[in-house]
Amino acid sequence: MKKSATEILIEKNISITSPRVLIIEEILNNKNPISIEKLQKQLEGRVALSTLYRALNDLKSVEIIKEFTTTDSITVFEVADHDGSHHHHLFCTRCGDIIDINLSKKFEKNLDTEVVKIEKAFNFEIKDHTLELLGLCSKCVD
Amino acid sequence: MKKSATEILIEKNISITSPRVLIIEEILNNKNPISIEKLQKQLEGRVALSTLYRALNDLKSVEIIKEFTTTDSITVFEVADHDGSHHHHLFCTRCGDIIDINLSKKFEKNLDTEVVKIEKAFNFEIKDHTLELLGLCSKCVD
DNA sequence: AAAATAAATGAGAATAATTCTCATTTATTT
DNA sequence: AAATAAATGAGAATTATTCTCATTTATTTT
Repeated sequence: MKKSATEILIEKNISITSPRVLIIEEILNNKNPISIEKLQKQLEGRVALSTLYRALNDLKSVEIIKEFTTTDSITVFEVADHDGSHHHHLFCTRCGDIIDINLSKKFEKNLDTEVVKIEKAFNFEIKDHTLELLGLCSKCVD
Repeated sequence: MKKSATEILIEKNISITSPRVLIIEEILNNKNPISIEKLQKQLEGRVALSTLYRALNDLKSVEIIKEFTTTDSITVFEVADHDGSHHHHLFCTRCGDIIDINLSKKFEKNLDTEVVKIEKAFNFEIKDHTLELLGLCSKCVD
């Protein structure tokens, strides 16, 4: 069911190199988005830092991965969803934890309707959206 | 109706200095979120760069302003909404334009309901949320 | 399968963004 | 108005990211 790093690279038609495979695998291994710092440590000795940055940009530009910035200004990456699906994020503003979440079908439908309104009102062509929920996780709440 | 920079500083109980006033005014002058680069140019000669960064952090920590990062990794600031109100953003992924938007009351209500579900499911205490819509503005669409 | 070509890597230098230091200035308190 | 506390400015220091280029690895051609 789940695609290997190599398969993903073939699909996007970019050449299969060891750093790219390692990086994709490392990101896939993490359930949740991973920071550059963590990636760097995990790949220490196997991928040069310059290559890490370059490869992340390459993978981003063919949309294999997505980059975003957390509320505390940390850059993180995740493997992009394929087929129409997508998900959102829940952030703990104290410990920095990030959790992937899915919204109900019904709510996503509501959201789509709202988006159409906005498109008309602002004469925009909306391609995507992200919803981020910010708060405290169970560990940090008390 | 709208508060002055000085009033805002008094309200948050931090001292009133010329750089802080200038920075808040500059951010208020922009309808939409403003980048550090733009702020820097606009305040050239009036506020030192080190002061700009420091003051932005100060203002952020008392929640006078909010910081976020655009899809193309540019850090921008806006004055925080007061009273319960809040708004969201529409991004043009080609020209980088950012527009403030408000969602319908009805939709925000739906969202709140959805948020409660997520809180329960993940045992999180959710304090805030942001919805970002990404697409092409009328100028960039063709 | 080997040779030729094209693309990607690694190491470190270069640049950009942000924070830090500390003497001086400005704001607040007494 | 004097004393104290806080913030500023200038530039140095640090951190994050990109760039350069000789070498290695992958892909294409024969």
